[in-house]
Amino acid sequence: MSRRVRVRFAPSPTGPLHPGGIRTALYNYLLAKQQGGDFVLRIEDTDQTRFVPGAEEFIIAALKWCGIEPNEGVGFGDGPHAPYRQSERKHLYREFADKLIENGSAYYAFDTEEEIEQMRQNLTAQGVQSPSYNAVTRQYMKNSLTLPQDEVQKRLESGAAYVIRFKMPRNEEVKFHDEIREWVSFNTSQLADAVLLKSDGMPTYHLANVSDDYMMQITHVIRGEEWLSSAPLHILLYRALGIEDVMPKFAHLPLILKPDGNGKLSKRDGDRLGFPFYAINWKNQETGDVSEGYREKGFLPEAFINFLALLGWSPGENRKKMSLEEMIQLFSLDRVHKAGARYDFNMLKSLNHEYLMATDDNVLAESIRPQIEQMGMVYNEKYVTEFCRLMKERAHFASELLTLGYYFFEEVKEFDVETLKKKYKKEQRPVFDDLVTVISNQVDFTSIEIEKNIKGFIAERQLKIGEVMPVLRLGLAGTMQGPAVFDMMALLGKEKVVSRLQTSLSYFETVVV
RNA sequence: GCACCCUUCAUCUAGUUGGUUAGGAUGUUGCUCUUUCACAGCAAAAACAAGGGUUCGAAUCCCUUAGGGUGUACCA
Repeated sequence: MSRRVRVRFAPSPTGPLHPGGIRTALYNYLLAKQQGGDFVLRIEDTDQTRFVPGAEEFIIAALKWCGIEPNEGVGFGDGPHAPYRQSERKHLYREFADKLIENGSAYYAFDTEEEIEQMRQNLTAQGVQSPSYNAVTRQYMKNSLTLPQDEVQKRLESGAAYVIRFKMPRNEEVKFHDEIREWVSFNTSQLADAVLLKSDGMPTYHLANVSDDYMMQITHVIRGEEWLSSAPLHILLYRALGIEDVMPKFAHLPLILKPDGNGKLSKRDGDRLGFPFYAINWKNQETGDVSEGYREKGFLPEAFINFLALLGWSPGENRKKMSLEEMIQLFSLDRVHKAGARYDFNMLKSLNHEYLMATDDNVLAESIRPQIEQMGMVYNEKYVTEFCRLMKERAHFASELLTLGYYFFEEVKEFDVETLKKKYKKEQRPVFDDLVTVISNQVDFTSIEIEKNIKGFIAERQLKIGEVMPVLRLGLAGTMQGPAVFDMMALLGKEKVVSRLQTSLSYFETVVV
């Protein structure tokens, strides 16, 4: 029996997609593509109280930017198993719940929240470590297992509130195979009688998940490690439903941890350590707050995805920089790490830098166009393309291009006075005035010609390169960092170079003795 | 607390049948190149959590301890 590989990414729209979610989606995608299968996007919105406006749209947009496109599901054209939003599939789950009731694997429970809380408190008082609704405690609660049949019937008919719970076996070993962790086993004595169908008629994650994976013919469930503990319940559900033969394979991914300290990565870490957390801008519709995304910061999706892929997976052979296509070829679940991985922003920056270097200058130029126009500058394609060529090897991400090389677009805002004092003396002013004149007389204003011209001047006046170039650089850029001075001049153009040097030289008078 | 999962340089990791000077990358440092920064190239420091076994031989197999993570909801 070999079924067509079908995987799914099933986020709940309770907030914007975080890096861990994207990585989960990516691994699902990689496996599906490699096996020539399907990748489904299913929205798990069974908890209506946690709905966050814009979250679903965000998930779809983020996946699109990353290039991880499901071929079936919400936002991607639906498909043979529509709808893909669980809230719209509500009626389908009832059947599964009923079947479990019928064969004795589940039961109705009528307890109120207060009664359950009371039970927990009593048990805690008796010294029970983890009080829960389980094989033992259910005997003392109000449910179809303890109440007389006609009483149960009466309650159901009267429309009284109830939930359907799974009848967890008292003491049974549940052993299952995980594609990443090998064999894992739990004893059901540790497990609770989980609610399957809530009192509002909606299924919980557990029921919806198992039912949908079955109906959608999912073959591999690749999800975060936080689900490992509920995996035995899911296994038992497949068994109770009599569909164990088509149960998907499970793979529980390691978590993504904080760059420092303990615990899993959260948005706060990004805020605290100064890196974006979301793939693209996220606007909280309630507060109006916007968190800057990797896209807006000038990261390339290829680098972001490459980085995420390597957080927990390695293709071996010392491979690092890989295209999506290459990752599809190389991916395998058994090369996924078991342990959690710390989020390493440096690594991302470094990778992005590599991708930046490999990006065509005109493509790069186009990508920073919005920021240039935002600065109130007229976008000149040739100029910006050349600017990118000169700056990209010094930047980690696209938005850094502008912050590092702003002086190509506006006047110098800040001078490195410390260095200036070391490199320039007032009495050199006439020499530099002459040099500006020489520059202004130059005809062919290319980098090579400028170099010839200036070096000629230096030789003629018997100067040293080191006493001229740094001053020119400071005059032009205000900083000692940046592209070769001749390249800078060629790009800025003669007019700008001359006028800027004149203003800078005058300014130097005021800070240098 | 209990259950489950995990543990190789600071970080991401290679090491999948026991024999390697434990490899690569990021970051750090140094050198070369250079008018600066960077790029590039070269080099260096840097790890098998601890303790016991098994074995001629253990990062690799077993046990214990420690540490970390997750779960323990009518949330996913």
